[in-house]
Amino acid sequence: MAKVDTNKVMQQAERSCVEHGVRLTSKRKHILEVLLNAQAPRSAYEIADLYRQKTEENIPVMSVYRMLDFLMQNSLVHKLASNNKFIACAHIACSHSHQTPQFLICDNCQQVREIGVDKQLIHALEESIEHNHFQLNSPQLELHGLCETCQQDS
Amino acid sequence: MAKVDTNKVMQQAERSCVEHGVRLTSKRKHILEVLLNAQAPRSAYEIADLYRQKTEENIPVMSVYRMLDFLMQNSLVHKLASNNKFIACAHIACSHSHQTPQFLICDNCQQVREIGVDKQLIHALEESIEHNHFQLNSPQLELHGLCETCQQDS
DNA sequence: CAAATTATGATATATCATATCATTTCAATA
DNA sequence: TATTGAAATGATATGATATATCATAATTTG
Ligand SMILES: [Zn+2]
Ligand SMILES: [Zn+2]
Ligand SMILES: [Zn+2]
Ligand SMILES: [Zn+2]
Repeated sequence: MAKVDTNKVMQQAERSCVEHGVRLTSKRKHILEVLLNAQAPRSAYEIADLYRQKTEENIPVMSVYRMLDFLMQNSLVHKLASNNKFIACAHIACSHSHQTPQFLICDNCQQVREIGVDKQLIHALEESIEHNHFQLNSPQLELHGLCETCQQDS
Repeated sequence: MAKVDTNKVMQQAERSCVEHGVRLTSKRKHILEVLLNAQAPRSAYEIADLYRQKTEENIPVMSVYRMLDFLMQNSLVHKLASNNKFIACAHIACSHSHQTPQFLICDNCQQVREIGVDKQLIHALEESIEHNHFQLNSPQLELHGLCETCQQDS
C-alpha cells in the first residue's frame, strides 16, 4: 500500500472507464477514493463507514457491494479472499494492461503490497498444475508473511 | 478429493495425535470422518448438519468451529480461504511430514485436489518475494480452474 | 479423591454477503 | 424536448460465516 497520487490515479480510472464504455459515477468514485486513501484493506462495512465520514451521506451496504463489484470487474479494486476485504488496485495509473495480481499481506500490520506475478512464478505454476491435468483460471495469489518494517520490529 | 481408505486414515490420525500428545476425542473424530467422506469442501454449518445425520446427535456450530481449529492445528484439516470451507488433509496417511499445501479448486464441480507445493514453485515464490523484502509465513496456495473431468465436459 | 486442565455446551452477537422489489438517474431517440 | 428503456441506486429482509463469553462436563494429574 505505497503512497499514491490520488488525483492522477482517479484521472486514469476515469479514462479507463470511458475507454471501456462504462460509467464511473460519483458514488463509485467516492468508493474508490476511500480505498485509495486507506492504509490497509477494508471490509464492505468499513467502506460504508468511511464513505459516510467522507461525504456526510449515508450509503447502504448493499450499494457498497454493488459498487465494489463494478470496480472489481473493471480491475480498479481487488478482493482479498483470505480476509474478506477490498483493496484499490496498485496499478491503475500504470500504462501496461493489468496482470494477474499477487498480494503480499503482512500479518502484523495488515498492509498489502500488490505486485505482478513474475514470469518464473507463472511458469512454475503452470508446470505444477500441468502434472495434475488442471486448467488454471486466474491465479490470483495471496501470500501471508511479514513486511520489511515488521520484520525489523520483531 | 480422491477416494481414501477412511479406516486407515483415521488410524494414522490417531497415531499422529498420540505422538503429539493431543487428544483426538470421539467428537473430533466424527468431524474428521465427515470431511473424509465428503466429496467437496464443506462449511462449518454444513459439517454440523452432516454430523447430526451421521451420529443422530445435535452439535452446536460453536463446537464445530473449535474442533475444526483443533484439527487444523494438527494438520488434519485445512481451511480454504477462498470459499470459507473446510477439507480433510489429503496427506494424513502419508509417511512424510506435512508440506505446505497447494489446492487446485475446480470452479465447476467444486472438487479439490491437494498437492504439495513443488520445488520449482517454492523457488520461484521465494525469488519473487525476495525482491520485495517480504518474509513469507506459510504459503498455502489456492488455485482456481477446471479439473480434468470438467474440462472434457465443456 | 481433589484440584487443575481441557473439552464441550449454551447463548448471544458480530461480521460478511445476497435476494428482491422499488425508485431514481441518465442517455438514446422519436 | 418529451418519451422511454436501461442502468444505477435505495430500502428492506434475510442468509451465511464467525467470534465472544460464561457455564458445565470430562479427563488428567498429583
Ligand atoms: Zn491490480
Ligand atoms: Zn507489516
Ligand atoms: Zn494437507
Ligand atoms: Zn470439476
